[in-house]
Amino acid sequence: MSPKRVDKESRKKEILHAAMHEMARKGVNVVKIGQIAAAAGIGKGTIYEYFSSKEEIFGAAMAEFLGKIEEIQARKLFRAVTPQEKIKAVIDSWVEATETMPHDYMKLLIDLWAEGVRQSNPALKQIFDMKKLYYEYREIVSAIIRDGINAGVFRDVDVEVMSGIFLASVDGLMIQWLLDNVQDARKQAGLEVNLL
Amino acid sequence: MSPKRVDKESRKKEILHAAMHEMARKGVNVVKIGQIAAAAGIGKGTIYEYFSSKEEIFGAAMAEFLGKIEEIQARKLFRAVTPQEKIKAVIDSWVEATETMPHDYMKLLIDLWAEGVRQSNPALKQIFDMKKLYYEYREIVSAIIRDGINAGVFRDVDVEVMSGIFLASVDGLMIQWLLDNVQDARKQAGLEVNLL
Amino acid sequence: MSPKRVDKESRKKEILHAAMHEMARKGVNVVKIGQIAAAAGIGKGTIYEYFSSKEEIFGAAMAEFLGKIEEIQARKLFRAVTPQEKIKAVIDSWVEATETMPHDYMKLLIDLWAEGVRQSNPALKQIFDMKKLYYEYREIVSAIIRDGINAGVFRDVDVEVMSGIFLASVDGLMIQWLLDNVQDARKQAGLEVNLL
Amino acid sequence: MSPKRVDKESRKKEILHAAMHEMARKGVNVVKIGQIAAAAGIGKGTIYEYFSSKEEIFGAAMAEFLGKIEEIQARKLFRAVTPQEKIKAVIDSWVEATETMPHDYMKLLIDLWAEGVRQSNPALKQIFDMKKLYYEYREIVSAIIRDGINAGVFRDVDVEVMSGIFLASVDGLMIQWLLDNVQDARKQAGLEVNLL
DNA sequence: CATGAATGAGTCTTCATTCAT
DNA sequence: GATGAATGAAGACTCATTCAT
Repeated sequence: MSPKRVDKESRKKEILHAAMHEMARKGVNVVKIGQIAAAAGIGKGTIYEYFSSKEEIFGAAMAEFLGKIEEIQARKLFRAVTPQEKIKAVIDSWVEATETMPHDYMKLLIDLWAEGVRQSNPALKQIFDMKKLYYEYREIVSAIIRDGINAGVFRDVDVEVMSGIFLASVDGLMIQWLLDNVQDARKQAGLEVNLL
Repeated sequence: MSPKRVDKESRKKEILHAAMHEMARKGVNVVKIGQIAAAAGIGKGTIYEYFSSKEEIFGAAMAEFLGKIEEIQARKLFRAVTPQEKIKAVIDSWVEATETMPHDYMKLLIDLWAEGVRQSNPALKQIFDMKKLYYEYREIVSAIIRDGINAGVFRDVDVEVMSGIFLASVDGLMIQWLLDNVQDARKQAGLEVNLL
Repeated sequence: MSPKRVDKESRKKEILHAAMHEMARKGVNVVKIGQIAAAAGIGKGTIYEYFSSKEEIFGAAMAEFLGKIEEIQARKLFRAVTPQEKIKAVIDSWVEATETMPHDYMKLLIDLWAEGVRQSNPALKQIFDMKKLYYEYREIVSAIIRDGINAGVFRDVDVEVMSGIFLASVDGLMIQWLLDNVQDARKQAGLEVNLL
Repeated sequence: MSPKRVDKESRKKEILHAAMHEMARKGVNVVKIGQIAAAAGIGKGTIYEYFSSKEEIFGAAMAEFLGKIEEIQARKLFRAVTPQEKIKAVIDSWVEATETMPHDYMKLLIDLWAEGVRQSNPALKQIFDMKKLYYEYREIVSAIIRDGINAGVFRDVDVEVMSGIFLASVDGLMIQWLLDNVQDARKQAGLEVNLL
């Protein structure tokens, strides 16, 4: 009656995490299905019981990664009240991401950018549009900054441009952190708030 | 005096530029040797008269790209005198890079970061070390900021951290620009200086 | 008396018929075990409780198919007395086969011929030898024709050759009928008798 | 200046013939690309310099086979004048095909029928439609028979049905010949004409 | 020098078969 | 008995690299 062993859904997650780990380490375009299978401790063919193609795994991995980031983001922002707290929340989300997520996962950011810039994977375009994602992200930050300026707690700068720069510095620090993770993320985060 | 038509060296440069163009457009691990040859208007086999492997082309392309950036950088910095002018020069170098270099070339930044983060190419490690490169870059900027603070023209911030953030914002803006090149680079550059 | 629900033997037949249906539709070397299982309404693994391999299923399916044809043949011939009736019986057997057997089943003829011509399946060679089968079949028809000629009801032709041609026309009409089943089998069957 | 060795077109033909040979021997659905390459005396990858997929090879092989048959047919029919000669020409075409074509090639008939009956290969449907092919073929024979009847040299039979039977016997004899090539094709051919 | 035809190692993917439940 | 999750051998196809011309 119960010829199964593991729950299909949890096994799929296991594979996905193994995939994310390997993709992050080697790069999305470099990782081999066999490596993902090995990392997941299963046979090569088993992968295809859960995903129909390498491309699908990539899409799922990226979606999962983005989801995790957004989840942290949402949680942090939920608790924030003042503009300063909200800006701090945005930064802290990334600090938490680097600190709580398996370290390698953050390297997926690089592939996310690569995908966004080249859009080589038509299937991924369906799932998420980096350009749009960044646009929305800037909108969120712009709103916070605008509130801050109106409340007189932030300097009176060009909101649109400033939100871009603010997010840019976050991304850029991620690059530096990925290249050399000795950077003191918390310290920089603290200073970043002062930009405003 | 002129042995054939083009000399070895200039032909090599032609191939290199074709390679940079194709690598930038498709991505380093996606581009095929045949595509580079086609873009260079030569036969596939001819590539191997000038480069010994795909890996070597990548290394050469990255070196050439970095060289171009550094060349612009050096030229701009050479003319700058005051700390403000120097900081402006750093930013302007990137603005000029995006404006004068064949647009696609800038996408190589993504592969440069990917290579730095994953160091999958052992040969590239010999040629340049992204971690070290960023370290040196931060040193340069740190020195400028330090001068500016001592001269009383910049705010008194943690120099090490600030230089990181400054460079981060430059990189991050490049990402946004690559994703959606409607960003007004000059305008943002102007604001960025005010961070200090 | 009834151990479970269906006894082993009838379940095996069910699987066999599902296999014949799928093999006929898709072709013996194209059909997948999973498709047979699905068509039989059972699990993939269950197939192996009744057959030891795909090859064995093929053999059993072919044997079953041939058996059905021969059964019709035998029944028809049993009732026939005169040479004309007997020749008619041979033809009518095929007409009945096309009309009473699940239509797709007749497509197995193609695979039967393919198997006979190529003998790619060593196991099938044991079960039946197409070459020998046709030889025996021609013998039967030859005997009928010979009787007919002796009885003065058939034209005086080369018996061996004529039986080959007679059976050939039956097979050939099956091909046409399989390609485009609008052929009026009964009508042609009537004419065919006149060949003799 | 001339970096090639063999003429592209003739090499393609070589591969095609090797493919036809192997496909005929093992069956279209069974033959492996590696076997075709081995039979052609070239590397596996080379196949793909001339054909873009296995499917394409199949299509080309079938087209080539059909072309050869039709060529013989056309040549024979061209010389025939009277209805008797024409009918003889149709039969002789097949006799010549079995005698002059590499023996195995004729086995492709089986796959042609299989393809026609199942139409599993959508690409092949574009190239040739067996149903239509047979329809046209019957039309040709019907016209000959009709002429023969009008000329009083053939028996007055149902033309449509008779042409079907006539072609059927040709196909059927091919099957017998493929199963056991000791059949005396010429002898049977002679008798077949007498059917009319 | 330049070439592109030839190649096979390496990849993704399929699927018959096994076996733990 | 029945099942379907797991598997790896096998196959189509790609592509960096070689080399005869």
